[in-house]
Amino acid sequence: MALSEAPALAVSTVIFTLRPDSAGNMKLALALVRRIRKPFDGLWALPGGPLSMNEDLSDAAARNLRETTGLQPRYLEQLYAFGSLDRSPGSNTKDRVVSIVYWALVGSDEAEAAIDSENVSWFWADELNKLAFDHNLIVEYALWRLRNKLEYSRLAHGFLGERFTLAQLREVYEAVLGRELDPGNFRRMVEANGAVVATGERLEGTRHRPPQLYRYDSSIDLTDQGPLNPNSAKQEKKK
Amino acid sequence: MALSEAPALAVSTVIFTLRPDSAGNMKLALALVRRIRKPFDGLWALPGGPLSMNEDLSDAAARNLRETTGLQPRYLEQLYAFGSLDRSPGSNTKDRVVSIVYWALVGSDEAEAAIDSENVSWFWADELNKLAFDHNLIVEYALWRLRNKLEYSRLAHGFLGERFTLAQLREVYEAVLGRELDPGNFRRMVEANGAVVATGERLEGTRHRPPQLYRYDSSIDLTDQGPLNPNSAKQEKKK
DNA sequence: CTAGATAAAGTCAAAATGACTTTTAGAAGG
DNA sequence: CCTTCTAAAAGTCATTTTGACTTTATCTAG
Repeated sequence: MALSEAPALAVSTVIFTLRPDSAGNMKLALALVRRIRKPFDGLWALPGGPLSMNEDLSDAAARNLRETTGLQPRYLEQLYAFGSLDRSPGSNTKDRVVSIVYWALVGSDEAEAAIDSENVSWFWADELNKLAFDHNLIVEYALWRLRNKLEYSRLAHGFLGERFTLAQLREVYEAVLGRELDPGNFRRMVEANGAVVATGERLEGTRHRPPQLYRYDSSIDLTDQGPLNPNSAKQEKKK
Repeated sequence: MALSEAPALAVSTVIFTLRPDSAGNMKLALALVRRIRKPFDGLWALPGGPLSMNEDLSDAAARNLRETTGLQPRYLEQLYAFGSLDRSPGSNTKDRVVSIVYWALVGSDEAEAAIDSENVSWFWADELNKLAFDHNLIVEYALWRLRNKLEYSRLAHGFLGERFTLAQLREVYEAVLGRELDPGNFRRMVEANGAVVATGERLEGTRHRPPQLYRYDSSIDLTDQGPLNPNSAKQEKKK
């Protein structure tokens, strides 16, 4: 059938986390690797590589993630397949690569421990320079999806630990959306949504009234991908 | 580099249209082709084929559409890349195919004229039997996306002609969503949205008060794909 | 001129949203 | 033990949005 006369297939991953900036505020960051080869040598790029013959697409993305940061994804979703003819300008048509891109969330607590070397580093999502290939566009789209999905799913969990306060949850929303939210209205929204439940425990040791600790209701999906959900057996509409 | 030791790449397309059923009500339909080869021989499947070396992904999808129905898409969007190892059960790993699937809308006026032969036919979207490969899942996901997108974009335009009445527009929504909508509230919603403008003309020849003809405001995007929009130069938030 | 039909406009209560205010429960320090 | 600081948690209120429904307008057909 198709011999070598077919575009190559690669899988790349946009890896998001939240990290505190110098002022201590959580900001959205993503992991990039420095290219050490011909096209765009020296520029930063999304982690990725060719798809193995017997490897699922999402497994390949998780492998990207593990090999780049040493971490497991808290959330992993396919973003888009990029396959324009001019993705690698100046290159021969024979070198054409179609990239299936995933995006992932890793916990902000774990992210610090992850490798941060000469050639692998975290970058603030809103302060990126020119990246290799069409990776600026890819990141832009991943950011757009992240911000959109956050609003109608329990995606924020991907950045948090098992238990968290509403203030921490709100901080995630504020960092991703890039704007402040009213604490009272945020509480009302979260409680009405029902995806989060109080544990009865409190976070002690603050210099103010100790906040309630919450956790996500595990019976509710992390995000709604419709029929593609891993546990798509029972499909539930939100009342 | 990667020799023949790589999964093959194919592009398939879920082609939607609206057609009147025997009672004259518009219902959602999709185009399928009958397989005439070994895996799943005789079953119906989504139109598709291998990706050419110098063909854009969306061009390949549009070619699927043209070769299958003879039509141009009114709307075309990438759906998902399907690449599980078990997509073609019983087959050798060497035969692995990763399918990048698009979904398209074609006008209901044109759809009737399109070919409808022994091996190419329209099927009601809600009455499908077992399809080849994982195509049932793909169609389910495409339906889910269509229904979701309809609610916050001017997608319905893909089924309609240049000018249309609000009743026709509402009929599209009702057919896709599968439920009736209140005419008054629908009018209010559409007018508030602002994507549709009155032409000043009326549709005459009805046996009742002649309805206003509307058209889509062409300065507003057909749908919001964020940074991936074809005309992503100017990004506008809805007020 | 009347009947039939749908367009188009209007009404109204309930629910959701955004901007605020008030009260509560701890820590820290005199 | 009393005051202060701080954020949690609860409450208020006007505006906007939504869903269900009613009324009026305007055409064709007979």
